[in-house]
This record gives sequence, C-alpha cells and structure tokens, in this order.
Amino acid sequence: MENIKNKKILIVDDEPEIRKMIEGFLRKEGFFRIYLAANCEETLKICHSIKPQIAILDVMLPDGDGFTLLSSIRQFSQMPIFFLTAKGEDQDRLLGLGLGADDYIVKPFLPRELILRLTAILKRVYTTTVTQQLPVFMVEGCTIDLESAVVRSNRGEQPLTAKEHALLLKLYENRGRIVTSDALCEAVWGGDYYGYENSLMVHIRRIREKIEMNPSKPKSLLTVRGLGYKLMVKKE
Amino acid sequence: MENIKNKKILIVDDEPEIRKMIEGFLRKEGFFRIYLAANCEETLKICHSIKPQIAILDVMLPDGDGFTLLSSIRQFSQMPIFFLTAKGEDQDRLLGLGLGADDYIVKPFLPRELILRLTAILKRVYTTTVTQQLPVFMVEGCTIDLESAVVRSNRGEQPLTAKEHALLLKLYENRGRIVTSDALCEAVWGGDYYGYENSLMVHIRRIREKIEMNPSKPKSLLTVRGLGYKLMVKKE
DNA sequence: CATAAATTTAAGGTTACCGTAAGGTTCGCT
DNA sequence: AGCGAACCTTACGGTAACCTTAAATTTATG
Repeated sequence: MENIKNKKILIVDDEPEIRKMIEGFLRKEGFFRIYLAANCEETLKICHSIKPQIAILDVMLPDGDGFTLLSSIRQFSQMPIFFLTAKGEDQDRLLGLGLGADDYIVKPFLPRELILRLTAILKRVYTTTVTQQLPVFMVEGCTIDLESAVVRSNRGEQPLTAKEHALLLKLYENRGRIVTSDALCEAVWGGDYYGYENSLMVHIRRIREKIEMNPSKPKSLLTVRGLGYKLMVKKE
Repeated sequence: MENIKNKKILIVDDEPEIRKMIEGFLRKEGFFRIYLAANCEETLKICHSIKPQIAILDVMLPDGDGFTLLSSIRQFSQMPIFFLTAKGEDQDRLLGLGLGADDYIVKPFLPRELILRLTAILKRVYTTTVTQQLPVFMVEGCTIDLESAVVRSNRGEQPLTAKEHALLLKLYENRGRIVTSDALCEAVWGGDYYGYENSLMVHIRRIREKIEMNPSKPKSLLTVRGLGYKLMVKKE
C-alpha cells in the first residue's frame, strides 16, 4: 500500500504506438499493473472493473472527448486523472471546464516529464492519505483514540465531543509538559479566548470523567496550580 | 501533532460545482476537515463557530465581494486567506491593497497548483511549533524539569509550585552567577515587590527541601550573604 | 420545528499554595 | 568573645485558584 509502484495505471489513447510507448516507460520505471484502453467505452468498463488508481487520458478519442469522459468517471470515482493534449488543442477548456483534471501535459512530451508528474500525483494522493492519522495513545487505565474520538476502558467506550477532542490533542502534543490555560484556550477557541477560563475547567472535568478512574483524584490529566494542566501518557 | 492534513479548511464559492470540485481534490490529498460556504454571511458564521485554519475565498460572491469579507474576518481573526479570482477580475485591487491575503490564484487553474500553494501556506503558518521550550537541567543529585514542573531524584518525583517554578527559571537563566534578592522578587511578584523579602526566603527554603540532600547545607542553591542567591548546575 | 446533544454560564464549595510572623541560627565585625 | 544583622526554619490562617454541579443557552439533527 505504501509503494506507489504497485498502483494500477490506466492508459487511454487511440493510437496504439503512443499506448505502447507510455506503457514501456512506465514498466521501465517499475510500474507493472498497467491497463490499456483505446476509447471511452473501454475506459469506463476498465474503471469499473479494475478500479485503477490513476488514469492517463488522451483528450481526443474516437467515441468522445476526454472532458465528457472525465465527467462520466467523476460520477462514480474521485481517482486522479492525467490528460494528454495535442498542442493548440483547447487548453482553456481543459482548465476551465475540466477543473477535475489533476494535471496535463502537451504532446509531444519528454517521458521523464510524464513520469515525474505522474509519480508526483501518486505520491501526494496515495502516500499522504495513508500516513495522515490522529494519535491513538494510552494513559493509566484507558486508551484515547483521537482518530475515532473515543475513549476505551474496561467500563466500555465513551465518545469525545469536539472541544474535548481539541483539548486532548493539544495536551497530547505537549504530553508530559505543562500546557498553560491560555494555550489550551487558544487551541480550542482561537485568538480571542478571553472569558472562557471557566468553560475550560468544565471541559477538563468532563474529560476526567471519561478517562480517569476517580475524576476528582486525577492520575493522567493533572492540574498544576498556577501554571496549567499536564497530560501523562503511558511509555511510548 | 504538526500534521497539516488535519487543519480545517473553509471553501467559499457561490458555484456548487467549484466547491465540490475543490473539496474533492482536497479530500484526495488527505484533508478531511472541509467546510463549505456559498456567501459572506455563511462564511462569517462558520469562521466564528468552526474556526478553520485557512479559508479559500472566491472574490465574487452574491452578497458582497471577497475584499470586504476579508476585512470583516480580519476584525477577529488572523487566519490565512487564499483568494480565487477570475481572469481580468479586479486583480489590481487584489495586489494593490496588499490587504492581508496570503496568496491568490486565477481561475481557471490546475488543482495541482492550488494544492501546492495551499499546503505551502499551511506549512509556513502552522509548522512553527509554538512548543514552549523551557529548560530541563541537572544539579547535584537531581534533575529539575521546568517543562513539567517536577524535580526528579532517587527519592522520587516532587512537583514544583508556580512561585518555585518562576524562581528556578530566573535562577537558571543566571546559573552560576549571583542573582540579587531584588531581581528574584521582581521575577516573581513583578514591579512592586517591596515587603516580599521574607516570602522569598520561605520559597527558597521550599525549593531546597525539594532539590537538596540536606536543605540546611545547600550545595546547588547557595546563599551569598549580603548579595543574593546562586544556582549551581552540572556542566551541560 | 422539535428534540437531543453539546457548550457555556453561574454559583457555591474545596484545597493547596502563599504570605506572615515569631523564634532560632549563623556570619562577620569590633 | 560579644553583638547585631542577615538569613534560616517552622507553623498557621487566609485566600486565590481550582473544583463541582446544575441550570441556561446554543448548536446539531432528524
């Protein structure tokens, strides 16, 4: 999943030489799941059955143009689309209407250029999506899952509200360290946090009721009188 | 978590297709907290309630233009703003006013371009880790951690109070040098510290009870009779 | 538009920290 | 040694900072 080289790539062009040429370059680069189509009909069929991770579309096709094809694809998929266009061909339209394209390149082009842009898209779309996650961590007696915004402990699973989530995130980013009340307010209410000090306390209390055995004798979310609060997490 | 992908993004455009399109691309990139608005009114409401970390504003809106909207937002927030503008539209004004927009792009545009610029802004603005950097250092026999306001030694961990914390910070900033009682009082009580000399002594005593083996024969926090106090730290 | 959930406001209670004071000790000078 | 000044040490009461609960208000949801 992490490796972009095993992503499925669909190449759509009505000229067999062009298809072959692009396929060749991609294989040389290490891509191996390559599918070919010569027209819109085939393209849609393949997109439905194979579900490639990216498609390279020629703008001119025997049974329709790339823009209409793109709209059709967009009906059921958000997959990235890369356009091939001939010089002087309706580039305004490509940009204006076809705002759903991720990138395009003008024929003739350098293979290197195509590869670079293609892998750039794949990297952006498929590596970051997987990596981006909110922290899931443990404190004394329970697990705090900010990804799904729940607290799991032996007495079951409890959901976190938006503010609780934001507070815990800020506290976790500074785990083990003191976070001033000001910093916490800022994290939740933004720049103008004057007057929210009491709200903060109530939210802290709510969090404690969810993560602490005894909310009045906290072991994980500690008060540091005069300075702020501190979240103690387990090892890691 | 310094992850840019979990920043909240607001998209403002009156054309639903454009909104959907941008949203689609952002989601593909891994952004997931995306909010939409079609006019100024909605925008202000969302900015107040959701507090997004960045907004993408179309310059032309049904109930006002982007510039006025920007000024309204600037009344209460310094969040970065990204403008979408149609070709030939008021670009002089956009540039001339200088008005606090972080960047803009001319429609039609490639999503790639938008994504790149947007992430550039987010990185620039939000990776500046405001992680407060307080000293953690060692003295004879224990570690003083001002980040979490605790003293660790072989007899366990002891918390520091607010005043103790402030005093130790001032002393550490002048480690190895004499700090006058006046300077210490100033650091803790601010401008008018007259009458707190005895309090200072008591606090010094309490610190010594936490960091010294024998508080009455201090080795780290030394008295310099007639001048003040001096904190001796281990090399570093 | 009604209902539930989340958030804020408000008010009374609790406690840990801080300042004061009072008596003791050490230092430095004559 | 004797004396005063500077500093130490201990304990206690007041109070600001924080807790806790419930009710009021806002926001989300069907």
